[in-house]
Amino acid sequence: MTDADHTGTGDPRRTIELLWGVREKPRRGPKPKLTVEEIVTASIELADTEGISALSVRRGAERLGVSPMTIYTYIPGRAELLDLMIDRVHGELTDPPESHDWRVTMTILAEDAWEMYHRHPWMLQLTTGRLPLGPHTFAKHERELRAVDAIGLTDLEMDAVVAMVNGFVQGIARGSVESASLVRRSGLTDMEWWTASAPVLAEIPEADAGLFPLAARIGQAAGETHGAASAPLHTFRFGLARILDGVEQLVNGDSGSSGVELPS
Amino acid sequence: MTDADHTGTGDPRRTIELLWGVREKPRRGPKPKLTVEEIVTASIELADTEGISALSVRRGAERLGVSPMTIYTYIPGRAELLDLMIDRVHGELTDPPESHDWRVTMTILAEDAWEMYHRHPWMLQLTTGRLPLGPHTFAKHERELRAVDAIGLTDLEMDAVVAMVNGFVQGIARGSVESASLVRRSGLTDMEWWTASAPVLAEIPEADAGLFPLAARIGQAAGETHGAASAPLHTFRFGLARILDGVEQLVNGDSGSSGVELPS
DNA sequence: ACACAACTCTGTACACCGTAGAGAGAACGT
DNA sequence: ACGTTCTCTCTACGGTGTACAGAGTTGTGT
Repeated sequence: MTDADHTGTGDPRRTIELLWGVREKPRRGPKPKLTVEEIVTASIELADTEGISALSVRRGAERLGVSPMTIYTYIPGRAELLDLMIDRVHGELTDPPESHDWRVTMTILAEDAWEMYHRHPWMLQLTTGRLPLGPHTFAKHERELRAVDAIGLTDLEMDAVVAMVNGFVQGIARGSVESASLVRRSGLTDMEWWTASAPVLAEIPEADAGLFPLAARIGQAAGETHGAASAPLHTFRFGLARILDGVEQLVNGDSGSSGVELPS
Repeated sequence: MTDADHTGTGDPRRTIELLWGVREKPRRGPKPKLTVEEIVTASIELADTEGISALSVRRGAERLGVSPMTIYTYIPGRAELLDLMIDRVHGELTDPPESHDWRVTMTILAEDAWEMYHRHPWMLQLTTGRLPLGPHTFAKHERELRAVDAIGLTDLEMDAVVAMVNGFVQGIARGSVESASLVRRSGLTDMEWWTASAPVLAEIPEADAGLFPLAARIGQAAGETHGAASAPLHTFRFGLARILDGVEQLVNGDSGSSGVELPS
């Protein structure tokens, strides 16, 4: 039981009730010490500061001052807890200001998501696959569709554009977040790690730099400009602009040689 | 110790020597039962069939018919093993046929990577952050840069285009792979899962479908067309074509309103 | 021929994980 | 007052990566 098994496991009814905050009024027993909200809050804090792998039921319970098994009084299991965390964090995202320019709206949404993933890196490990059917997750999707509504795309194109931008943001954010986390964990910046590794590589006769001339040239250029082996924020903004350029072509109906067909 | 802590841990010299297959000729002791290659092969098979979380040192050793600690004779630890697995799999990728059209080359490379991620889903959990400094990983990077060499981009633009496409492919592939894996694990297709969940949602008064009109409409349209809640392959090909359109504009120097500036 | 160094392999141990199951204690309806 | 229902806790199981100590095997130097 590691990460990655969250939504799609467990009783859907119970999960959905938890996501939408439906209480079925228990009256009899002793007063609960905790609420589901407190558990979710504590779990998010733990995941933010120490990573998703440090978020164990035991650690969460310890932080809340109860024994591990107490958590299971409130939540069926770890999978449901992760769903609740995801939906809670999606609630941090808000509607962008009105704009007549869909590119501006899309850019703001993408930048908001980018920042959200950096506040909560563990989201990138959980938001693949089926998303929880919670209110804030629905709202996020609706908001994204609204940004490309009535700009001249078909329903299917709207769907594809939103999915494509989300996939892109997640793909690049993952690299960014992982790189930052490695710096924290290893105490070495990308640059320091590279300058520590390069001499070792140079000792290996098979690893002749002449074999990879472009990688050497471009790596050098990128390193000098960005002061790092990779510049995720730059890649993110550059790539997003390219993607929106491509979407704009589609909207304008002059999408170029988009029909590259493969032999397969 | 879960996943995600691979490269950047451990002694770089030993790791690099393993990656490049440098043997320093030990002669004295008993003949080794195993080779590093065998361990990597068995580990990849295990990760392919049962997922990266099932790939434990114990399971790998069991499959090879040795005791768990024997593995540590060949490899310093799990982190190094993961690096070796990554580089090995990168070696499955080959040079595309020569083409005068960089779009064709880029598309082939992206499709190859797409398929590779589907053969080895665990790669998506490991290839964020620092990549191993192995021969096949270098070759992959060089190949990608060659695809956009001398088409009219600056060094920095080449770097950004390659990073952007890689991030995009990984982002979409992750959703695709995770969705397929959920179908296998839960025994429910996305469609079945949704039709099981929808009635439960309908019972929650707060979850009024009228609150999310676009999501409802587009979800319906996508479902009818693709027969599924999401169509990752379609998103991948559609998105890649948009991205390449955007890059082509950049090459042609008529990149549109790429300069969206944010208040931040 | 023989001792020894170098090497492979293994058993045990530790501190973690998610959670099943049983049961103790508290608060309410009757 | 009593029984029901609920919260909370304890113990236990099978899993993880790997540190450490030691047993067994082989090639080398004398």
